[in-house]
Amino acid sequence: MTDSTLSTRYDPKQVEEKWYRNWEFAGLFRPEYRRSDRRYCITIPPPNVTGSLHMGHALCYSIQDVLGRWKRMQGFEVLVLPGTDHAGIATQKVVEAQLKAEGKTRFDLGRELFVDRVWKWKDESGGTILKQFKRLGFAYDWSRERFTMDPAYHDAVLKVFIDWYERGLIYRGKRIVNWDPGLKTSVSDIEVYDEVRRGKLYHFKYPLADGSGHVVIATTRPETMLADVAVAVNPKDARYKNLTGKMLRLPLTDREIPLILDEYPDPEFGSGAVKITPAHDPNDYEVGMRMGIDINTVPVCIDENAKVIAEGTPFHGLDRYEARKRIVAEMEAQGLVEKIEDYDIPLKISDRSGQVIEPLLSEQWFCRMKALAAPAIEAVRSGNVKFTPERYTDVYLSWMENIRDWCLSRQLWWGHRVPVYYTDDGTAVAAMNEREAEVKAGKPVTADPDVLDTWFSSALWPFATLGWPEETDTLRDYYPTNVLVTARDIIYLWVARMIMDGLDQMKEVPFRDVYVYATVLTDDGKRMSKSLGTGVDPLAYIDNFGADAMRFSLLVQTGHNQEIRFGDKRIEEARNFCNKIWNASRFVLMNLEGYEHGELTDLKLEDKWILSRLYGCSKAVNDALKNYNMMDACKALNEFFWSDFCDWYIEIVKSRLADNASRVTPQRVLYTCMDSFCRLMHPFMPHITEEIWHKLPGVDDGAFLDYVDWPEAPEEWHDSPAEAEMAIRQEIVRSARNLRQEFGLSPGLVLPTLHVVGFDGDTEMIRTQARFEKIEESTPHAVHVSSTVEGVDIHLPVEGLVDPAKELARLEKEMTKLQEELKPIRARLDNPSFVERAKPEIVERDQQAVGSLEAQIDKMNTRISQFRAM
RNA sequence: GGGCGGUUAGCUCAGUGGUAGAGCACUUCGUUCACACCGAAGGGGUCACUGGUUCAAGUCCAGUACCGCCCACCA
Repeated sequence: MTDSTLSTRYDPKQVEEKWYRNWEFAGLFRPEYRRSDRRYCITIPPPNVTGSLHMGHALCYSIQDVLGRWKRMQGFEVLVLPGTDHAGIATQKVVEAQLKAEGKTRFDLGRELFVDRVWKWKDESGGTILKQFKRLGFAYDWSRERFTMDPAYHDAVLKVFIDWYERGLIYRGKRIVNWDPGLKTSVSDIEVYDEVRRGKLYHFKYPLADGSGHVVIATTRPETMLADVAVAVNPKDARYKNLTGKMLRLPLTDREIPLILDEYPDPEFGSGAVKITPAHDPNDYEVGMRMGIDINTVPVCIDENAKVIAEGTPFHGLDRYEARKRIVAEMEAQGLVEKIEDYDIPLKISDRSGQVIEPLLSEQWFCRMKALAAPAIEAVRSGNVKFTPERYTDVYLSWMENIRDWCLSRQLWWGHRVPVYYTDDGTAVAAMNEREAEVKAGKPVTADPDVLDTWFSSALWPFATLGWPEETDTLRDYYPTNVLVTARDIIYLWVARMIMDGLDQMKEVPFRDVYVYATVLTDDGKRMSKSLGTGVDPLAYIDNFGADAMRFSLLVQTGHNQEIRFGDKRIEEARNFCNKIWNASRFVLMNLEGYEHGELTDLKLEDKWILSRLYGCSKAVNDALKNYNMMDACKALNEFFWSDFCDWYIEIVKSRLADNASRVTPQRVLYTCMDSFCRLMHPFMPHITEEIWHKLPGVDDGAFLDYVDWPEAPEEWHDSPAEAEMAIRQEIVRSARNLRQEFGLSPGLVLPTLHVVGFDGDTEMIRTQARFEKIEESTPHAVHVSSTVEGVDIHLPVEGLVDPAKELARLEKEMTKLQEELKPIRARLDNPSFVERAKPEIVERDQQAVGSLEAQIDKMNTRISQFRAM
């Protein structure tokens, strides 16, 4: 091993490529690599097949990789199953955009050709995100990769739909839906977001039919007035007492509409009178239902293209916004506009297209959720599914307890087609395919044109990926899975539905734990988003800093918090840590010449100490991972390696390593630490640890860290008394270094004598680390400066170096500090109820503290008077 | 309007009742052959505010302010 020729900088590029290739080639990621009865399974959240890697992915999937690798090292048979989601709207949009560039629409191609084209796109360009995952080193079983539109998966989707349909859980109904006029489909409530835009509030006069005056109504959407069926006022609103029941003439039409009473209008708002348009507003729909109007004959004035339907009027066929202008102009011309105000209009925007949602009355498929939700609520209440952090339990429960029916159908072409078929007389049957439907119906059928909401199929992910509805070995072995790692914004959209579907179809929860990780924000706390220009590309960071640094920089910030910030500084820190690991391992390897395995015997204090620290580190990492707290694990690893191992242990044993006679034990301890650290660190930084570990003498080329045991420390390493013994020596060293620095004595210089009084242990480590030729247990006669730590006095002769006035100032500052420290403790002890009621060990601790502080103050007084005398 | 978080060093954050912590940044010193992507030492905090519980509160309770997110509503 001639590592002195190796760069002092860790170069991740070639290391990462090499090991990923080796791992894949060896088949490490497949559970078949090593069978066990103890199984662990994660079916990763399938990213959109159109997606590309962003920081949120990098974090989410790194966490799952850590968990998978950790469990493997603990002897589990691990399956981490990857895959992609067909993402109905997103994918359809990609291909529609391509067509647009060719000057075509999907309607030019027709349904069949269009769907073919999407498949072609998917096969050629889809799923690049999974290739990007490999750059991060994820140990997922690629041989079991699934897609939510795989044929078997498709069957699973239809089976669930048909089951629910036959159980009466799925029904067809005419409802107000969020219509996306750009994509020409309905979208669910959770696929739209709210945005306030500057607009106008129009106050219109609706004349009374008897000519006795008018009622003023306010609207932000004048074009919908063509489908008004009433004007409503609150029964408590005294202004309209005399008008109730009267008819109004609906302007621009030849219709008359009633003035009705309903709780919905808020008397405080505007005139207190609201126009009611059941076909184009969800609240108005509710009012309409209460009025008892027939939903099948309710007037409609806007179509699926967001164009106005009003045959025989000049507005017919106009775009909604154009129609708005013309209608306002016409109302003005007729003197029916009372006023027009500037107004901030709350709008619903389609998450997928950015179009303003048009609430439309339409026929859709719905699923009754109450019955499905009940067991899913119980599963979480009873702790059968546990959320981490716990606070998300309430988020989940409050949504589930107020669950509404789910609009399942989408007017798209890309997706799982609703498996319902109609006969010519309108009878509907649900079936796996057209032939089966014809058999069921006994006559020819036509298929429903709609497809299912993408989340309908995602909800089956934890069992459909494992082979359901076939009773495969995989399904039996791995369901229920162990954990779902996800972002908080899809707790409703996805997590809740998986729990419902799993319980309903499998009679068992889909996973025991749900870990909700933090949102990744930019360095200055902004949301990362391509459209805002605040997105950052993980691949660029991987190129510059390495995958291990990328992973670590995110994981070290990820505990039970709800957001983390990522920026250059963060990944530089992680990169520096990688480099530190690299260089420390170079040092260790250089010092393992002639290394032979053997018992750890003749352990000196520092050896026992570092082994105890190593045990503490492995325990901390394990505990942290059990709690899904990556941050604690990363910090424990960082502290152990950098502070304990590098800054202290390596420095202390350098002298022992220089001598052939004394090097055997420190060599073995170095080896043990390096070997164990590689294991403990491996789930977080898989590449660099594998590289270093394989350089350790005696490591089998064909072995891999994923399948070596998690380090188990022998009992005698646990919380060794060496920890306390080292701690005091470290304090003494620190204090001596402090004195040296105060008096301008170069840290590199070896000084003749350090006087240490009141310490009766071995001082060798103090001598070498504080850089002295010898330690004497006496107070020097010559001029010296002193310090006291943990009851131990240290004196540094400084003949000729010290300016008495300056030293006096320093001592007096120290004195003030000591007295400040003493004050509150003494005050506590003077309080009888403290002495009486506090735990005895606390009182005792305070008493000891007072004793030691007083002793220090005495010494300080002596020193001060000595310097006064000079 | 309802809910969930947050407010601790210049910055980013740990800290589940007992002497306020880490990393970065900063100051000073240092290239002694693992590492300057490094080492050593140091300075720096009324723990948002107000009350309460307690011998003891950053920590528990109540309220206030500000920030973030989620849900609902908004003619």
